[in-house]
Parts: sequence; C-alpha cells; structure tokens
Amino acid sequence: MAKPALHEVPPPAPAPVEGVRAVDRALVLLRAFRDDDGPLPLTELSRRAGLNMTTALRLLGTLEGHGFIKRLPSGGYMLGATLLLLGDVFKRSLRLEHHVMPALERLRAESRESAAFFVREGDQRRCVFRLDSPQIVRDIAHVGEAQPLGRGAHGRSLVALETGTPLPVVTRGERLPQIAAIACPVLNAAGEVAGSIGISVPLYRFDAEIEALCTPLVMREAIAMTRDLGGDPTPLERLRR
Amino acid sequence: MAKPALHEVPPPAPAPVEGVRAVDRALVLLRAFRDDDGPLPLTELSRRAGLNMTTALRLLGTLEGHGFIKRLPSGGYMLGATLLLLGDVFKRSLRLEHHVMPALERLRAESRESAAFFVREGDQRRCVFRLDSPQIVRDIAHVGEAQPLGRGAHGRSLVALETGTPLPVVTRGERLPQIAAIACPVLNAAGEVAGSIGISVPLYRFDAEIEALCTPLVMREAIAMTRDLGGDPTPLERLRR
DNA sequence: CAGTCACTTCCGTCAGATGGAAGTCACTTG
DNA sequence: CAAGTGACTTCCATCTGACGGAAGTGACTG
Repeated sequence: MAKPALHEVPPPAPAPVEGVRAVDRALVLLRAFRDDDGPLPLTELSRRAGLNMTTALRLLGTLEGHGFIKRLPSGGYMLGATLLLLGDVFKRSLRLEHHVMPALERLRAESRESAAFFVREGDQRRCVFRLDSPQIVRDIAHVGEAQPLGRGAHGRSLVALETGTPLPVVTRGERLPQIAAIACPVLNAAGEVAGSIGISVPLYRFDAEIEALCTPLVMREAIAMTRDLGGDPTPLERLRR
Repeated sequence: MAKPALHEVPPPAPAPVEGVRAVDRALVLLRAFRDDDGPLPLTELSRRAGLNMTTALRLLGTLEGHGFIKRLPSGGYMLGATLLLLGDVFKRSLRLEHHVMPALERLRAESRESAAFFVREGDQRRCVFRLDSPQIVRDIAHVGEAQPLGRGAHGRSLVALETGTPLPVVTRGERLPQIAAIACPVLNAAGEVAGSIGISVPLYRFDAEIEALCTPLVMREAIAMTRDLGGDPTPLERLRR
C-alpha cells in the first residue's frame, strides 16, 4: 500500500552525515526547520528527521534544555534563542562586522539597491552580511546561504585575483536569471581575499545609468575596506577595468 | 600538587542540564565558545566542556559534519556557518524583522544613538535586533543576550501594560550605571505585547535636549509598528506620560 | 636525544540510547 | 454517547554504540 504522503515537504534527505548517532540525529532535527515555517508539531519533526517519535521527543527535550529549541505552550516546537546567540558569536568571530556593515550601509544608501558581503568557504561562497534594497521590488536572499564559486558576480569576484577577471565583476542574469550584480574582492593584511562586497539589482532596472553609478561605489568600498583591514589595494587597482 | 590553571577562563559551569548524554555534551561544546575568542584548540575546548579529549574529538567531528563547527586547516575549532543560517531562521520565525529593522533605522538616523528591539521570554527579555549608534562613544550590547524583566527601560516597558507605567519608559543608569534608555512596548493584532522598541544613550550625554528629541521618536515608532502588526495602539496612548 | 605537549587511533566494557507497546487526552464520526 | 482516530507521552527490556584508558604519532624544546 502506498504511503499517504499528506504533507508537502518530502522526507528531506535524512542527512548523509556520520558520527555519534544521538548527536547526529539531534542536529538533523535542528536542520529540519526551514525558512520561515512556524511552530512544527512533534509528528512533523520526527517525520522530517526520519526518527521514531519517542526518540525525537527525547532529543528535543535535551535541545530545549540548552535553548536550541523552544517549546510553545500551545504545542509545537520552534528554534530557540541560543541559536541567535551562537550565530552572532560566529559572525563576530570573523572579525569583519565592524568594517562590513558601515560599508554596506553606504552602498545601499547611495545606490538604493541591495548590498551584500560574501566569504569564501572551500569551493563555495557564503552570504554573511546583507542589507535589502529600500525599494519595493528587490531580490530575496538570506544571510547564511551557500552558493557556488565561479558563478555569479560574487562567485567570480572571490577568485578574480586567480583568474585575472577585470574588476569590479559585473554579471547580468548569470546565476539568477532576473538579477544583475556588481562585486569586488576585499583583501586583508595578509594579502588574502577576505571576502567580496557588492550590489545586486533586479535586471529590469539595471541600465547604463545605474551601472555607471554603482561600479565606482563598489570599487570605492572594496578599496576602503581593504585599507581598513590593513591590506594593500594595489592588486585590485591593477585589475580595474 | 595544585593544578597549573594556565588559562584565564575557568571551567565554566558544566551546564546543569540533563537529557541524552551525548547530545547534552555536544551542545555544551557549542556553548563553550564565548564572545569573540578565535579558534580554540581541542585541549581548551574539552577543558571548558569538562570532557575527555577523546569524547570531545568524536563529538566535534559529528558537529563538523553538520556545519555547526568549522575545523581550521591551521588547527583549532570555530563555530560553523550552519549557526548563522539557523540563527537567521530563528529571527525570521518571529516574523518581526520586516517591521523592526526599518523602525530601528529611522530611530538611529534621527537620534544618532543606538536602537534596539527586545522580546519577552518567560521572566526574561532578550535583545533580538539592534543597531549601534554611529557615534564613537556608545554602549556595547549583543543581539541574543538575555536580561531580567522589570529592570531597565525595556525590562519595564515589556510589563508596562500590567504595571501601568507611563510611556515611554525612561531610565537613567538603572540596570547599567552609565546608560540611559527610552523604551515603549509594541502590540500585535491580538493585543499582546509583541516586544519593546527603544533607544539607549550613554548617560553623560543624556540631557534634557536629547530626551526631548528621543521621547516622541520612540513613541511614534512603537505606535507605527503596532499599527503595522495590525494592533490597536490605544492602550499605549492611554499610558502616554 | 630525551622530554613534553597536542592530538589521534584503537578497542573492550557496560552505561544508556533506543523503539515497541501501552496509556492519556482531545476531537471527530456514526 | 460510544467507538474511533490521531497527537503526544511514559515505561521498560534489549543490546547497540558511546565511552575513556592506553598506546601511537608528530612537532617542538631544551
């Protein structure tokens, strides 16, 4: 007899990870929370994590004890505030926030478009800081998301020094069909690529005028942040288009 | 022979929690990361968590597999990017961000002081959103931190409807000796207190002028956000000082 | 070159994680 | 209103897999 499959979300890949089983399962439970789904009932959570309800209940109890999970009086489970705290500790451990946020604020204020900062992570890149455009039509992206290297403006920008790509990198609908973006790497005191800063614009309003406005803004902030971090912006100047 | 006690941080309360042991210990390992200490070596981590090194190593391996821990090539462990992701999912699950951040931006821009938003959590309150003052001298506070109810401007503001405290709440050096703050609750569509919004100012520059400037700003944003959330601001107006 | 320290691997033992079964409670259906 | 359903919880006997001591590796120091 076929399974009913009443719920929309399919049993999302029980995680290919190995290790201490109980911990493994607890982490799968945490990662079962996606996007902005509200409180989840035990049944749904154990289904998503592929766990026996008894086991899920026990693990959730432990997670709750540390504030990783919040149990609502009305029933249902949500992520807990400890994650807010640790997410913030993580950000601060990058020791970039102090330089990045003011730069993103300037970019957004002067361009009226969304500004973001990515760091490289192995063969991926991850959005670590982001400010949304003040305009009503804007692209949607979330802090913490990982994306491929080499594709998209930030993806190219993070490897621009290796590939000799002219800076700033400008893409139109490359990774996402309806988005254009401008990005430039930022160097640290060791001359390494600390990250990539840039602006993204819905493609329909990315004309010559907005490009002419944003290109120097992105370069300016990349060079300024490189200096702030004690780095030498010469390699960026050298690749300037 | 007395232990050398080479490290500054004392074995920080091995956590009074109970539950599935392996999970319990893994979570203690995560919470062993404090503030902005950089990469921690295995020895230090197992010491802080009160774990056998073998056990800590095994648990860290599992945590790494899910991106909760990042192991640096140069040795040492850091928090991982999954925490960034889940911290953000947590924020979005409150379904407040969209209304809170623009309000905080207006408050900061018009007052040139730090703005923050707190939510109630049982008999505590927690800072969920915050924007730092653009000025050089400012108070330091971190998103995610929990503080007592009933003390401090936000602590009083969150219970103002129960206690009949005039709004906005203004405190000078109440919870922190060198900080003044102004706060007002925000109501949701159910008439419940959704949180508290406000401004904090170093006490030395909190004079009559800045108070006269900030008080109406805080009230204006609390009332506007209450309306945004579909709530009725009448109870706030009624308590207006 | 011996000594120390940080980290890792191995493996026998047994604490404790697991999940089936049964109980509770709130709703729905006939 | 009784029987049925489904979400959640408790209990407990079984046996898996987490644990940590011991030994190994490799880098650095005096």
